[in-house]
Amino acid sequence: MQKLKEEVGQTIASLISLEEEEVFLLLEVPPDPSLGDLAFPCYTLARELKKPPPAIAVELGEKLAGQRGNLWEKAVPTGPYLNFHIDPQAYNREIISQVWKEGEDYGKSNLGGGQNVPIDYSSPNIAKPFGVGHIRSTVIGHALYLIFRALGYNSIGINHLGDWGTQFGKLIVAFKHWGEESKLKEKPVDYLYQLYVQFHQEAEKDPSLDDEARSWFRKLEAGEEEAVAYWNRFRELSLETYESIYSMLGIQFEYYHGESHYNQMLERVIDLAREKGIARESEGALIVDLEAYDLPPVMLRKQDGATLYITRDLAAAIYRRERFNFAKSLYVVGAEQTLHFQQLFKVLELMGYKWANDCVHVPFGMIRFKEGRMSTRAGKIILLEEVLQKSIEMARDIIEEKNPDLEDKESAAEAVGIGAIRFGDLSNDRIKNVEFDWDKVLDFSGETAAYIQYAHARICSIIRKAEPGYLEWDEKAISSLTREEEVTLVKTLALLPEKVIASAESYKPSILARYLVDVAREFNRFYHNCPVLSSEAEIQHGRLLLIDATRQVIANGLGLLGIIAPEKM
RNA sequence: GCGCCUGUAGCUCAGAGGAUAGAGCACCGGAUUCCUAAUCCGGGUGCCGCAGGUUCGAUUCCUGCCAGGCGCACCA
Repeated sequence: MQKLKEEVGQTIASLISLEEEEVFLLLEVPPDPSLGDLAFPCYTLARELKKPPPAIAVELGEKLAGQRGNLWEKAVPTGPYLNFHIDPQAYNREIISQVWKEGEDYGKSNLGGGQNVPIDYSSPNIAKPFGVGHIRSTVIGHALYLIFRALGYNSIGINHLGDWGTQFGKLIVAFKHWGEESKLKEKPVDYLYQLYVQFHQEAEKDPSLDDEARSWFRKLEAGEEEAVAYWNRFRELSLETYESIYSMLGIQFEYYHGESHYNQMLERVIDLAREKGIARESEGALIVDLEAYDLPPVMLRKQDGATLYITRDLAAAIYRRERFNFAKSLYVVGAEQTLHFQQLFKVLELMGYKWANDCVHVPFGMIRFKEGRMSTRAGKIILLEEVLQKSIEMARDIIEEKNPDLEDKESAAEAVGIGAIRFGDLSNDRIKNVEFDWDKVLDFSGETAAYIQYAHARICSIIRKAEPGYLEWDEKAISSLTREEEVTLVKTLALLPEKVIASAESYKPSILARYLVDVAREFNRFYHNCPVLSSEAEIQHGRLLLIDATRQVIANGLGLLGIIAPEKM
């Protein structure tokens, strides 16, 4: 599509007063394919030429009458537009050969030139269970990680564990009051979570528990042995549990740098804020006043001397810059923290860091129950593990029903079950809230991962049955692809590279996810109307090359979303 | 009270200023001597939350209002 645009842009620019660049930006895809494949709207020229747009379109059309380009065969004026129609033969050859040559690299590029892009994602809070709420950061962040990597950036996955803060004081208090060793050993995260919930229940009745918790956190910050020992133990036990979930999801991080990792740097941050004259004492606490920027003040240190979340985030931001010299620094964190990040970036700017502009909060909506929000404290939460298990189970049942002879049902069930959960979180605009509903989570029909995976599996099935050697390049075979379904499929395949770029630029994997549904849909239309194996040799060969390119696009695209494309299901 | 986000078909959502606003689900009907029917084909629905404004042109941008969600110094 890029090549076609460039070619058409050049052609038009040579006829009128606009620069190639300007024309390029005006070009658009007509709403109905029968109108053409690329349109040049003539509105902008109307004023300058003092002629109605349709007249301009006709004029341009006359100048191009009988002409053709490498990829287009005619230019037809329609109303205020000049519509270019591709030359299907040339276009098929161009696109299919590109996919065929680039293979796994189709869709990739080197826009990033190897620059570092640290991505802060997943970042669960230690000692709290991994709920479905956390899956959003994990899945969206990981997709962005893969997408940026594909564009030549050096993505750096950072799991900014919530392993510091007052909640540890609470846990220590709860464990000292009500904890049992044996239960902790058995199911550490579940049990710590129980204690956490219990703490909040008890603290309702007895507010002195909160003071006790704050005091323990202070001891922790002061490095007192007993507090540190508890902390360390809770942290290690929780990490083990998280890692099992990550391995289930196929996710790794370059660094597990939790909040505690920045403890040594906090004094430096505070000193710097003072030196810059932006921090001041207020009611015994140290704050940065942001009133001039219409933002609430930021607290760097509490009355009791303990630091806060944002102090550690400042340190982390500076650390990332100094260590990675990033082109961009991404934070895949819920939209409820938007204000926090506005404050964070503003303080960095006031500290004199120009790179504050390269820090990006990538927000997403929350997962809620119909009745209201999920709450870790109140124990109203659904565990990610449970969701994954149920989803895999559902996939297993469907496989048993649809394809009982499949050899490796388990790996297919995992690919489909986990893919469904991931895709569910990736396919809609991330900013929207999601209502948690088991029926929807476990529904594999319609625009879902299974739909795309099924198309992939069908292609693989056909290819397995084809004679060997039929995937050799053959221009004549490609020339036989003239049916509407074939041409439309090729046009869809051509879009992968720009969809990957659009996903990265907007930090929205949903663009890529939606596109893959389109690819699968176009393939299914083709599949039902164009037999492959039973066609005569040349057409068969051409169609095999076409579906293999389709297979490649689906595999590459799902790969960038962290979803497995099974060969059989 | 102030700020941010969201508002499109019965439901869930696509649509990043342009041609008659599109999918999935749900509902009804059809397709399997043929490469996996987890598929495909057909059937209809919209004051694009409301009111102004900018523009040749607004679902898209701006302002106000309404509704829902989320935030707003000693949590993260």
